[in-house]
Amino acid sequence: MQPDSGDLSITELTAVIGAFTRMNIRLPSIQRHSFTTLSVLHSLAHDGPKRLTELAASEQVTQPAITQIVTKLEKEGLVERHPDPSDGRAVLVHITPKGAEIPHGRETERITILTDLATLLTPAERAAISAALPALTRLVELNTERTSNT
Amino acid sequence: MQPDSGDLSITELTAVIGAFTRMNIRLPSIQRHSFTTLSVLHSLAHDGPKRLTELAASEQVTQPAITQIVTKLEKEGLVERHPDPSDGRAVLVHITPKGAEIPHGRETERITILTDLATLLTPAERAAISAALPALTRLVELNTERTSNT
DNA sequence: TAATTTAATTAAATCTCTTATACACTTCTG
DNA sequence: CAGAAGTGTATAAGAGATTTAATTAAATTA
Repeated sequence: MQPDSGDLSITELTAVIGAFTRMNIRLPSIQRHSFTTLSVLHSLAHDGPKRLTELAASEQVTQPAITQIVTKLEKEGLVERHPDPSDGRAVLVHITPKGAEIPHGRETERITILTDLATLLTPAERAAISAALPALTRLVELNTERTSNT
Repeated sequence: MQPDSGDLSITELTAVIGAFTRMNIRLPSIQRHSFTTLSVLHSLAHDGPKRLTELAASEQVTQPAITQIVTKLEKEGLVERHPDPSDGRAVLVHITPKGAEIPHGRETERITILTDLATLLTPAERAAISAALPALTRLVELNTERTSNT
């Protein structure tokens, strides 16, 4: 009943990750954009310009959905379409400074909340989390590889 | 530029939690239900029966949205409406065994993925995550209190 | 008891995303 | 190098989820 890998309780880790998801997902910031739209802005800010098909793949929605999202974001001045010099059919979506403010602002918001919560932990608890961060980061990276290699 | 609480890098922790959210959010399981619907089932399975207004508050959607979700879930036999003995206006939403299978199945799916990923970590990395789990769990609990006390 | 508040529902409108289709450009093949 | 096939994007129509506004019923309060 306890699928464990060595001494690590995967069940417990799954529960924590699930709780983090529910904790993060409904942080609105006066939610003017859908989850997918916010994720597109995050991807562009994090990874740089991308084609529409790349965005569709990484966000796991259909290509027409990305076209619509980008059209809407373009009207709001948050992204720009540029021709891809290496392919006349393709479009490269660039985030604008105004667009980059949105994921940045959301991150700031989350940092504020977590900073407050962290003060309620004991020094030992903070140290334990700190010591686990590199491993957690690698877990996330491994998952990214898993997803893209499918 | 690095908001730290003691020796814990909140910036890094925020990034990890954000990555976990994006990693978790698109796990479909042949997505027959919306994110909110799945979250309602999770809440009912985890916390027990709830009123519609409670669900609306915890899921951060409007009351009519919950009414529709519960109506749909009721038709599928995943939840049941029962009168609240203490208030004739209210309805208590109970999850059925069939309904409880859904969040349970999703958890199993996530456990499988994480189990695979964990085998790719070094024993030291697994030990570090293991040592941090109680602290991470408490962080989640502190956040739950924060949310409900607003 | 009348007025007000609270819980849930219903209806209409909106937003987001999907499928199906079309079009333009690129690459492959003979 | 011409025609066929493939790839990248856009448009249109429609389904699903969620919102606002309005309605009903029960509880609380004055």
